Order: sequence, then C-alpha cells, then structure tokens
Amino acid sequence: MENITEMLKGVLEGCVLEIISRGETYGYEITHQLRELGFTDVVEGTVYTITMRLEKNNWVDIERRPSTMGPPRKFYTLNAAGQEELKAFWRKWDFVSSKINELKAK
Amino acid sequence: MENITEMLKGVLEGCVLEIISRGETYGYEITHQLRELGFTDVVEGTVYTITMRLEKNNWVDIERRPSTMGPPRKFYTLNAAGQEELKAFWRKWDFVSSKINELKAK
DNA sequence: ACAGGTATATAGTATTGCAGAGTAGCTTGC
DNA sequence: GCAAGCTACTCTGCAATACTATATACCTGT
Repeated sequence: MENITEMLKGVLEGCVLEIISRGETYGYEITHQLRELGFTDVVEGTVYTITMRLEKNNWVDIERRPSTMGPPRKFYTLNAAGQEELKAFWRKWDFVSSKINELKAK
Repeated sequence: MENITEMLKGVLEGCVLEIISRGETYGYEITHQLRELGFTDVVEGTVYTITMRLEKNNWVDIERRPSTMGPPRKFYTLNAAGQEELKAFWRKWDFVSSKINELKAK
C-alpha cells in the first residue's frame, strides 16, 4: 500500500489500545499484530512511542516478565482509564468515518 | 464532538480535494462545507494551510475573482494531478478504514 | 464611525508516526 | 567458543499536519 503514514496519525494509538484490550501483550507482539492487520510498515519504534504514551497517560498497567525467547517482555493491560479512552476512540472513529463516508457517497 | 484533531490528520486534505472536485470553490466556502459535514471546529486557518499545500503540489488551478460580499475570492479547481491524488486518497481511505473496522469487529 | 460578516494570509505550537540506531538476551549451527 | 539471527526494548531526531492567534482588507447596515 502506498504511503498511509498521515492517515494513521490519530488511529494507530487507538488500534494499540484495542489490541491490548484483547489480552495482556507486549510491544514486539503488538507490532506484529498491526503488521498482520495490514499495516505492514509499522516498526517497533513507532509502537514504542505509543506504549510510552499510554504509560505516561496512565492508561495501562505494566508487568515485566522474563521470556525464553529473548530479553524480558513488558506486558501491558488496560486499566479503567485506558478502557474509557478506548471507548472514546471508537466513538470518535465512528463519528469521523461516518462523516467521511457520507462525503464520499454524496 | 470531543477532540478529533489527531484523527483528522491525513484525511482533511482528502476531504478538501473531494469538495473542490464537486465544483469550483474557495477557502472560506470550503471551511463552511466542512463544518456543515460535521467537522464543526475546523477554522479558516486550517483550510488555508491545506489549500496552500494543494497549490504548492500543483494539484489545483487557481482563479482570483472579485466578490460582492467582501474581498476577492480565490477559486480552486482540481487539475489532472489533483484528480489522481483524490483517487489515491480514496484508495488509502478504503484500505485504512476497512482494516480498522476489521479490527473493531474481530 | 462602528460593528459584523466575508475572505485571504501567516507565524508559532503541539502532536504524532517514522527512520535509524543502539543494547541485550536467547538459540542454533559451525 | 563464537558468529548469525531472531526476539525485544529503548532512544534521538525529524517531517507532516491541524490548530491557535492574529493581521489585513473589503463590503453592508445602522
């Protein structure tokens, strides 16, 4: 897919929230899930800046655990504030996407 | 609607392209059309930066004409490159929005 | 004269995704 | 033992974009 960078701004964070809400997970795995979704160019650095933001905003709980596959993993789970934020994200997404599809159809 | 600024990044420009493609129009009117669409907080300055970008990228033809309602208007029409860009925008939108809706539904 | 709507223009700021690189742990094969 | 390759987190600097705030200017109505 051609360059979709700008279009991902403001939605990638929401996608990460949604992925974490499905169950405890960590940065590297989130990256791979986003790529599997179709956003093939997402790199670890990008996801890292997002998870750092989630931490800073206190939307996630964190637990560090060792891995047999490499260095320790930092597992994230959504806390109450994070779940509120996720809801807000989908509200915004439904609004914006419906408006844009309206424009497209008209 | 709560703050949708970040979500508009990368799509607002496409909306402006679409609006211009419907027929010759100018910045101030584009702003009002976006507001009518539902993006009520869009201001003239924002649209101006977008139209400047369209000019810079040579996606529009420009004609300046006097108005009976105030200062002269700068009318925009999409040229061939602009129409290509509009098509590319919708391709990207369809891709990204389908992936996000897929994530939402899963 | 003044207020208010119409209309373009611009400087400065915040947010966000990305490129590029570094550090570190574990497994496999030579 | 050790290099290669995957796993995994971290950090810096950058580019793109929407917004804030303001300035300028034209016209109409009071």
